[in-house]
Amino acid sequence: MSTARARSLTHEDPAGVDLQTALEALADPVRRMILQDLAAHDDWTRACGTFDLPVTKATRSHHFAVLRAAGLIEQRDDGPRRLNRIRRPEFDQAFPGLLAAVLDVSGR
Amino acid sequence: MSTARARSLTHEDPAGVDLQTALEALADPVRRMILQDLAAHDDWTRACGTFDLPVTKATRSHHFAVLRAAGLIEQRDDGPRRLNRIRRPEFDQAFPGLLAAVLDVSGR
DNA sequence: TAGACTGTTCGATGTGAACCGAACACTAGT
DNA sequence: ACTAGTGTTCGGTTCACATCGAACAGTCTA
Repeated sequence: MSTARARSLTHEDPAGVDLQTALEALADPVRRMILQDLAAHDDWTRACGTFDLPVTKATRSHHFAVLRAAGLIEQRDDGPRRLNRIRRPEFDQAFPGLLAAVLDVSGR
Repeated sequence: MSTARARSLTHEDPAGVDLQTALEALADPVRRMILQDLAAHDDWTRACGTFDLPVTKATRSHHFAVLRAAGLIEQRDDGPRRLNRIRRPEFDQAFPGLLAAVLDVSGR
């Protein structure tokens, strides 16, 4: 049985995401910070609030929603927190090489 | 000796372009159409006016300037025309895999 | 059940980018 | 010189998105 909170958590399958959506999601520095952070840690170890970001929590929440809609992250509720993981294998299958190209070159 | 026209044609070295600029340039469908077209033809065979794009020539000119500033294309004057080439090797060196990832997946 | 904590939603604002028509600039042929 | 063709620049409009504060919704603990 899923709670009301979990029900509002809709995920987009990376296979159904178009390139435009993917690139728009990646073309924001805050969202790339989130992805960098996720790529550097184990899955399900980072809650939304634990990221060091130069925006308020409202904006933060918005960015996580965009990443979810682009098939770039998956989220799971754990008590009051929302844990994250980067969907590397799924996204790589939909857009081979894209994530690696973007993540490897940053910080530049 | 360069003409006044050629003097206004400034090119950005891909090595000096930051990821943000590169991704913003790639995150536009019209600009990706241009790049697709360039990737499918030999260098210096396509003038700006020969692309099939859903925008006026003013907007078209703007997009070519953005691509130039992102180090994605090089332009050369040939009489009244301005010929183009995609800077694949240079851009690949600055952002390995990025161009391939973006171009290979389109049309989608 | 009261309070602390985490995250989302709402309404509003500011900024930047895409876009267009018109005017301008350069080139080449007549 | 005139004209046609190609491309840039300018001024202005429109629109999407990042951003914020405030209010709201769950969850957990005391």
